[in-house]
Amino acid sequence: MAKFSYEVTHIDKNSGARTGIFHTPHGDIETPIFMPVGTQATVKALSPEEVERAGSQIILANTYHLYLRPGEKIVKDAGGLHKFMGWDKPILTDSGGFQVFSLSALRKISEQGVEFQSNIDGSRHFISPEKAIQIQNDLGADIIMAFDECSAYGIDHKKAKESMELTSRWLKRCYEYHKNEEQALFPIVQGNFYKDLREKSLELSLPYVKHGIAIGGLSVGEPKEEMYEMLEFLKDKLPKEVPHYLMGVGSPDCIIEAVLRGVDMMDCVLPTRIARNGTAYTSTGKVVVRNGCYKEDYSPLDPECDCYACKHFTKAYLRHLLNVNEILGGRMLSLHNITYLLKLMADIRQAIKEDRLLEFREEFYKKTGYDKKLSKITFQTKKSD
RNA sequence: GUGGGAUUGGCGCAGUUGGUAGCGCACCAGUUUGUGGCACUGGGGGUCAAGAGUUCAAGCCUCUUAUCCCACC
Repeated sequence: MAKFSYEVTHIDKNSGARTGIFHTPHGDIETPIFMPVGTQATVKALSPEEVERAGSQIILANTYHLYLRPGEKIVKDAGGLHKFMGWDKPILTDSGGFQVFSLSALRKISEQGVEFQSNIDGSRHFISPEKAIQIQNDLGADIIMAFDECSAYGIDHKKAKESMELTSRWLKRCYEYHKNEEQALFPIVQGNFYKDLREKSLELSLPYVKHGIAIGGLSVGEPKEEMYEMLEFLKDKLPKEVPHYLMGVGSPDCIIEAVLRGVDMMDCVLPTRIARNGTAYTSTGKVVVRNGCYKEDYSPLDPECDCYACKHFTKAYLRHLLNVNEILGGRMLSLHNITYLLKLMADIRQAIKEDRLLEFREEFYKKTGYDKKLSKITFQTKKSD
């Protein structure tokens, strides 16, 4: 009567990539899967119905943000996150560990936990591993994350080791505090860009792996090749009986490369963020819809897409909406982008089932024109003003 | 007709005691990776209403013309 279980349904004979089904209390998730991000208990600009119709099987929400507003008690009293936001498929909450990283100017880290200053009003807060789990217990997502420290790209081995070890000690505390069987706690492998540390982090995490494991600390500003290399390194070391979640990735090309390297789950703000700023992913590559060349382009954004925006609107109209800053523009591009990515994931799963993911990748690069190599992942931590 | 004010990139405007032009918006392009962002970065485009003069040098001074605005007759 396990609440969670993972079954591998197929392994691509040529690439080794796998498909699977992750059973959760709120339904099954077919992997590999992309998870749209809904930080504040909403995938920005979209209704749950739209998110579901786009093909989402699971979405993310964020502990740090919901703790600050409206507060986990409100969410709990509302009946939990699923009821609160009107989404009854699986939800994953990030622990707030990443905010420790990205809000670096406003924090103080100690063995006990992290002292933050709220980015909203400057008030001080303390989040320990126990507190992070308590908040996530109250929020009530299906999958919850260990409270970790995500270290920055470029730090030295000594610092990376200390950080990794702290994350590991925090993991133990998270694990011991967490009691709710309805929620799967995923440990997070850290270790920066040092293979020995990654291996050690994985080894220290294994005792706490029940339903899944995550890879954190990647996609933080390194060249893509470095991320791929680390995934490659970890691929056969990760426990095969649970899903592997790569945190914070990514763009369509990164997603394919990650799946080829053993990743089953991913999330990223990219599709919804760039949508709000006027960029779309399409079957022929990235399109900055705001650009002047679409002014009189009365064709759909992506003829291969069957989302509402592509069925009803032209590029000229979408460009107009974006240029005059109409809400519908960002909404439609958000809808399109997650539809595109979720369709991409479905295609990837299909390709794996037919043992042709490697060919699929080649076709993908040919059609979209993405650079296979060398592009750098951008990430900048915010400064407090 | 008289008096006053104005005329600087597409639009709206700055331009100090004269030394070869800036800003906002618009336009153009790029960026965005466990969301402090509907944000950020960069770019093109004026010879300053027209003409003449003073000066080593004029958008800034003088004169003429044109157009517009406001008063007054």
